[in-house]
Amino acid sequence: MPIPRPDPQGDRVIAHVDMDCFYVQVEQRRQPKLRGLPTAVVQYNDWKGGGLIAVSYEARKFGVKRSMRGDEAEMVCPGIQLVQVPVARDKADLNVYRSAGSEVVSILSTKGRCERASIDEVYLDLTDAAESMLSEVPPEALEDIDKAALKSHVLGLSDDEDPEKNVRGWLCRSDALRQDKLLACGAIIVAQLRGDVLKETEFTCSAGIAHNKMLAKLASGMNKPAQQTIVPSSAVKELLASLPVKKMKQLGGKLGTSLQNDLEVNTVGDLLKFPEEKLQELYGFNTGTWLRNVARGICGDEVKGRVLPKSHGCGKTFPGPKALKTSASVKHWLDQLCEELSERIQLDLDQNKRVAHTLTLHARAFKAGDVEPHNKFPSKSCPLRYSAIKVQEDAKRLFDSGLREFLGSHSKSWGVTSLAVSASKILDTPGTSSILRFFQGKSFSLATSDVSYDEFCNDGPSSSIGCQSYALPECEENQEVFAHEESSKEPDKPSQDRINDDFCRQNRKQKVTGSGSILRFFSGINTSINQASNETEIQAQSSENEIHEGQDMRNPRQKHAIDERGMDGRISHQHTNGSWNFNADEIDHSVVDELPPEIQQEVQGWLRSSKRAKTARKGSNIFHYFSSGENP
DNA sequence: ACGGGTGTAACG
DNA sequence: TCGTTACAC
Repeated sequence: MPIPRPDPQGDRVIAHVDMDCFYVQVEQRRQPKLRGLPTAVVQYNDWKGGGLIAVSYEARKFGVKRSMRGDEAEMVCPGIQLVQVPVARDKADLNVYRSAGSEVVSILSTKGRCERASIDEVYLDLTDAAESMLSEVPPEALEDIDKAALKSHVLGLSDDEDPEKNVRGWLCRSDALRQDKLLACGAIIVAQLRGDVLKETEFTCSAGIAHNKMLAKLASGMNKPAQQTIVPSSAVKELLASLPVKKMKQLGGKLGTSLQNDLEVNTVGDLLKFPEEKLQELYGFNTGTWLRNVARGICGDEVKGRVLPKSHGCGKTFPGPKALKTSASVKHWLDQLCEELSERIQLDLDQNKRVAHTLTLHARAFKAGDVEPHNKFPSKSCPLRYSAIKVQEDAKRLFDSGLREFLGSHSKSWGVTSLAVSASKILDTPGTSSILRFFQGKSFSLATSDVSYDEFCNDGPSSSIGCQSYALPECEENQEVFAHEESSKEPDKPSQDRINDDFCRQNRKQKVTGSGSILRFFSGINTSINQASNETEIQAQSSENEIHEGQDMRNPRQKHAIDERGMDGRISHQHTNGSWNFNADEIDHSVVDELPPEIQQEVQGWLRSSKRAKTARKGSNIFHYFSSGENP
């Protein structure tokens, strides 16, 4: 039963969680002897000791900074531990950090809508969870509060000799504003999540808890490492009054510099002096409105329920003398990059059943005698064909086409200083229930079962999830490949061909021969989907999504313009979250270990809770697994 | 000719 | 839609 909320938008509870020097923590977990030592992660140590990309807090005390060279770091911090980024295909390989990031997301996505903002940061919308807590077990009624929550920093709260007692007082105030009580609940939830992350991954993180993304992000960086900061509304004005504009997200670059140099706006508070119209005049309507809101701590950006990246890319630079000057060397490196990219999109397909539709090539280059080159190497894209060799061929063609355009009619010699390929327009493959997506992501070699694809899709209890046929819309070549593959049945094909099989499976009637116990787990859930979550709820969710799609066509700044001003802050629809509920009795606990890692931890946390009704909230991985059949 | 490799988003 | 530009970590 959804809890009615008078003003969902104004009272949202948003958290930003930021891993502390993440790459360093990943390396310290791999090599525990590095814990507590001044450490930095470095790539390419052949030139001046390599470039630092992450620095531990111990090393920061010595003045070691990102963007220093390894040599430089050793100067200011003798004995610093420099760990190299793994290398594959002669380029940096960030996979271990990506998967460590996924571990974290799978834990952080359990309590509300979760947006992966980068490899080591997420935003959470904890509004629903905080409201539930407030109505069921408000902090003021709580006997003992999580020690970690008591260590929160509360902006605007007067200092005290006993900070924990002080914070406890704030968290538990019975006469507090409802807004503040919600933040207090949010902070308790976040403290617990951070504890879960530490326990399950050994990583520490910091967090900000506020009423919007902007303030949450600002706060997460205020007390690091391994701490959290709460921003009550009452503290916003004072906070922003003295905050240098450059500290605000999006104002760290040219716009921030222009505010300083052209308007003498040095703090966010200084922005208040400028009428909205003036800012719109100077920076355009949308940016002007956005700035006006920033000055007031207003930010209506939603936390998007997205835990997976929207694109995959890989690239490499070839600085100075390393510039590539022959077609053959370009081909060599493009081949390396395309191989890595192919692996990653293949993994995305296997694990997440998502297909990338666009391949893009980026490059930077110079022409032999050019002093101040005034044309840039154009980026080019084309439909992405799923096989490593084709990606390589296509990337090369894109490069050649770009190069011709870059050179024009002149045939000077040239050099390429960077190459990158990326895969974007990634869509969920529809046409299969999430349960099947799970089975497709696993090997089918365990004990057989006589449950067929048909039964799962159409005849089984979950028929409302349904299945549709699927074909790539714009890439005919792929369909030919699939048609061809459909007739071939060799068991052990090279990996680049496996993807085609996957596509074929989705179009055929697939016999599922999964493990009996896993099947039992899902059968239980399957049954309870129908029992505990009714179809109208799912439908409501689905039509709500359509509204969202429409809105997402507008850019965020336009959204600010309309949401914050035109509608006077009354934005209500987006927080009526859909969720699926499961009865704890119907879940087979004994097979949790066999679940895919992305949802395993989430399910474990879920089973640990004492509630009988388990809820998979929109944005959580479990929800994702069980709802993606209705995605576009 | 070095902060490299990735990622998101606005804008024309 | 595509390609460029900006910004962030």
